[in-house]
Amino acid sequence: MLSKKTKYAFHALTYLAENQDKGAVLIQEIAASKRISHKFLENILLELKKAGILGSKKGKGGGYYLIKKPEEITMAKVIRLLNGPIAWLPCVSLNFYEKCGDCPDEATCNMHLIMCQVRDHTLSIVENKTLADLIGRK
Amino acid sequence: MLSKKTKYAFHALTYLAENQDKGAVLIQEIAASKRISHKFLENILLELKKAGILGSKKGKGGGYYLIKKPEEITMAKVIRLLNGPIAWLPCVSLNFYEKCGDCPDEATCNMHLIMCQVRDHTLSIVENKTLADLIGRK
DNA sequence: ACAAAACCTACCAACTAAGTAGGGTAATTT
DNA sequence: AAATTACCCTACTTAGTTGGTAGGTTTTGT
Repeated sequence: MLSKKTKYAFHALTYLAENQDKGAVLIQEIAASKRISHKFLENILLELKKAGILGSKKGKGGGYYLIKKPEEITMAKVIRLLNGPIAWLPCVSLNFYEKCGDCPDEATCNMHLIMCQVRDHTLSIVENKTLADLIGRK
Repeated sequence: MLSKKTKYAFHALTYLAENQDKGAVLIQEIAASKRISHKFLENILLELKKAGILGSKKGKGGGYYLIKKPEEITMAKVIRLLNGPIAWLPCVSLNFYEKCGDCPDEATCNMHLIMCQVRDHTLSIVENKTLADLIGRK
């Protein structure tokens, strides 16, 4: 299941996408609009900034804003950043790969093969859906 | 990600499927073979029993055994039982549904629609893959 | 009766989630 | 210079989950 952090990130991103014309938007404005704890949202926005999705500006008139087009921000990227691996097993993860101690050989492990299928099916969606699809005007 | 509990369940089930001719198998035998803590495995097998997947017999010569054919035990069933919801959001879950407070209308929520797609793609695999596929002789 | 085995209850340590609270620093505008 | 705002940090809470461990009870075959 997606964590609240991840959900909040999507909420914040959609808000920013829908208000791109405004320029920088205050943390407080997003928090109030989406009813998210200000301090918690602060961390989330910071993570999104460090990941190169958001930009920020300090001082009066400051705030956060998208530095990418909504069509360029995939759901996969946001989920990996805030939620962690998309795959169901570490030995099947593309971005968080870890050798699995359970089977001696990944190439012949049925579980591994099936989990790869699940991963690929999931990725085929979330790698191709973007913020633009979430705000519904692509 | 799948929990260890879930992985252990699959390990135990494949062991039981591969040794169906033996009749009842001791917890200890499975635990030793798959290198799982005896007591932890005990809980898992009990859950599988309560779910109607395994049967058990007490006393000497007792142990656990499959009461369904491997082809009848879907991965989805095992995952839901030990791991929880397969869907990424409660409002998209078939077996653990909960109304989501985030959007006013599920029918028009883009997030909801996309997460439904992810769920359906995932289910199309794990509802159709069974224990028989895991032991690799279907 | 005895031993073997599942069954059941309880507990525990470590970790994570989802915050809350508070403060201080740095950059920017007015 | 003052106000505003993001940035960064520590610490705490509350609740739940994970991955166990310990020990006693019940059933059953011999």
